[in-house]
Amino acid sequence: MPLISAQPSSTPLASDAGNDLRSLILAASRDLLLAEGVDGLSMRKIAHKIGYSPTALYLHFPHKDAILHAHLDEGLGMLHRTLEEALAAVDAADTDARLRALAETYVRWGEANPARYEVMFLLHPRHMERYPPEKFRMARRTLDLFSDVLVEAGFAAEVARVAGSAAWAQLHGFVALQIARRFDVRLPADALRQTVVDSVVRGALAAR
Amino acid sequence: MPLISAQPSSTPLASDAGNDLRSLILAASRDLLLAEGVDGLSMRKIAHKIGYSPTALYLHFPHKDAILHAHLDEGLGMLHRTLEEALAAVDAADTDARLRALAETYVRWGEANPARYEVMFLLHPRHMERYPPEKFRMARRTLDLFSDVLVEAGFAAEVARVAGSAAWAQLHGFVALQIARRFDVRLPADALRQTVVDSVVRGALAAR
Amino acid sequence: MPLISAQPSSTPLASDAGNDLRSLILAASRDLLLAEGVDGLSMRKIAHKIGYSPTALYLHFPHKDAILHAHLDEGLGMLHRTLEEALAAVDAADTDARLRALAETYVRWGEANPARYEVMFLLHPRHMERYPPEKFRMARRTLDLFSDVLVEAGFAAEVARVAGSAAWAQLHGFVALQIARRFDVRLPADALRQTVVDSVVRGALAAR
Amino acid sequence: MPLISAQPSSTPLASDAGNDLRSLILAASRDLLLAEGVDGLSMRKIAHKIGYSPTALYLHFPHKDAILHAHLDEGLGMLHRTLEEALAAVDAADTDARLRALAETYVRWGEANPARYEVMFLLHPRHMERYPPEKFRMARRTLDLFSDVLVEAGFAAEVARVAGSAAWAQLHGFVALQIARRFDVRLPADALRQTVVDSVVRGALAAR
DNA sequence: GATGAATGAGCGTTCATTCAT
DNA sequence: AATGAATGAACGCTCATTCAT
Repeated sequence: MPLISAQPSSTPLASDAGNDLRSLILAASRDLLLAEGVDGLSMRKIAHKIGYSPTALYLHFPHKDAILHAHLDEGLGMLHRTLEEALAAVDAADTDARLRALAETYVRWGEANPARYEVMFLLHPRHMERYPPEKFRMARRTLDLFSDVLVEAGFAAEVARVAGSAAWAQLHGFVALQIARRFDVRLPADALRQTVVDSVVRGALAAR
Repeated sequence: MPLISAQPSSTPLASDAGNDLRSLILAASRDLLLAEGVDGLSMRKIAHKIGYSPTALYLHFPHKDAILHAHLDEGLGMLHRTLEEALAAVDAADTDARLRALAETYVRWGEANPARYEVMFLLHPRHMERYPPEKFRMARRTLDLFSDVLVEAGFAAEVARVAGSAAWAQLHGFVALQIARRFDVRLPADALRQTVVDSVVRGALAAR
Repeated sequence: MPLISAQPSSTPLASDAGNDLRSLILAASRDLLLAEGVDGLSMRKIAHKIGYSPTALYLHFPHKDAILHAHLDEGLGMLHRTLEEALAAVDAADTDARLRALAETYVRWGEANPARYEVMFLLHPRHMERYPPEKFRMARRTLDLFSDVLVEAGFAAEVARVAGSAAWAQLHGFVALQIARRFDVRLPADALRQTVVDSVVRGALAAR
Repeated sequence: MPLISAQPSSTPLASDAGNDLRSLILAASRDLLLAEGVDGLSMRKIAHKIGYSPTALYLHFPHKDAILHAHLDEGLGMLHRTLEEALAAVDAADTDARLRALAETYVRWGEANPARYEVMFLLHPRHMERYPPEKFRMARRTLDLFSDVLVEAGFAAEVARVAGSAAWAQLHGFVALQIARRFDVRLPADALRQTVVDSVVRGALAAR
């Protein structure tokens, strides 16, 4: 099981590299995002947190949403690479194992990167208006990994798309509630995750 | 002028029937919630919509979040009753059918009540800080319906709790993404829902 | 020669009557307008000047431009009434005298009400976007007084409109430069005004 | 790289010919001035337009107003020369023709150079605070052309100064309203201009 | 039961300008 | 000659909330 680190300041997307303030902004906004949610994020708070004036943020991002977009880009890139690495480590012929790797890795990445996950999948569309469409298309490709595995496994394309989306949705539910701390704290998180992943894998392959 | 300032939570569905101010507030805020989302809700807008001054709202709710909480209560009540009715209509011995009824009803209710669902399950924890703990506990009981059915079906209590929560989480994922319109519009919604429900039911019972 | 007071706080347009804060806002903004021009006017400055918080202004005006519009309304009303009164005091058959009264009164009013005049005739169109169109039409009627007098004097309508607008423009030039203090301070203001008025009257009637 | 950092005010018309930075700044700011008016002019916009950093502008101008002042100088120079050329083309003995040439040329120049005209004659005094007094005096000399013609025509100096300023003011009114597009669009612009010019010439000579 | 008057905090953003390099 | 980094001040405006009446 790969260990997904929550502090990728070492080699994130290279987007943080070489530029001090930019990294500071992203780190601070990530914290704020996590602590107060998207609505709680403000240019002023970020600036205050890093000890700069609010204007300084505009030297690196044209507007507030661009900061969210940067998290999105970063998150999508990370998630995509993480999922592909997970796939690469599994026998290409073992559909069950591949799907399981995908599911488990997805969920664990979400749990380990809650702020990024929130920006990626819980953001209100209003903030996405200025997001470049070509990046948007790329974003969807990550989710296609679920369908792809099913297609490789012999599913009809149409069926695979539905089943893949369904699998994603089910996993997302777990991550979203986990991030929002909506589960009873007494529930064993590992068992819960395992149950969800099992269910998703079994459900997806049942369509065969 | 009828005096129904404190609508009992037992009949929340009728809470809008009267034209007392409290009901007006709830009705107006529900509309706003639906139209503009949680972020688009403001005391001023509510007040303006019903032709009262913003101050008037504070006669019936101590603060803004309390209005959200009222919707939460109402939504929980509605959902609980809806789920129970669905269960009542199904052969008590047919676990698969019962679970399926629960799952399908839950999902459909969420899709049909997006504003309420958002308040109930997608609200940032910050808005929940002042929510009365005893209500919070009661809220969880609705979700226990999933575990309950599994217990009836012979699952060990501990297993049922985990499996029930897992089932809920997976269904939640679908509803959340549906409400946020995150699915590719070309996907057939019915097939997607069916796939998720099937998967969840199969997954839950597999633990048997 | 009528004496046009610069402090009409007694009976302006009734718009200042009965409402304390609203009047304060208008008075303060008039001062600021005069001292710093339209660009120098800000909600914060007005608020600070009258010792209120900036938010308080929004209790009486929906937005900043509405304050400018109020000055405009007030100014247009005042000017219109002032001009009509001046006309009423002159022999209806004496075209020269009527035109002269109009011209002289216009110029003197502008000199006596520089802040209002600036808002009325020197405002950038950008601030007028939200101005009610019906008021806009009414505004033009004031300037039609010049043409009207010429029509009464027997000019063809078409000629009168051009000559009337020309007369207004010439007078406006004097007022605008006077307000902006563009004239050499050593020039005798009275003689200058007299010369302009004479020229305008003579010019307008020459078209006969 | 040519070193022409300080363009002499004697040849402002050619100030844009070189491609040194100063000229670039003036050219860009002129465009912006024309497109967005004085308020729409900002150091950042100028810098962005010419592909330099905002700081670079301060190597050639001590502050923003100095850029406006440069346009003012340039405009004054242009106008002065244009008027003198117009005078030179007219019989030196024909006062009426000389005055008419002056008036018509002035008005047409203003209409043809709205951005410059705005900077020269419609700028709020605030922007003029740092304008060198000696230039200010020189500026007035252009307007003295009106008086000069009248003096040549035999007017007493004192009378000529008043009549000259009055003539200028009236012409200015037409230009100002024309630039601000304050005239009813249905009015024939040519007839209007002609009427104003006739009136001004007749008015000025009447003082004889 | 309801309001009018008012506020303090905060928002995203733009601006002219400075200063070390 | 030119820049990159940064700032303080200001902007219009919205918000939840309070308080005296």
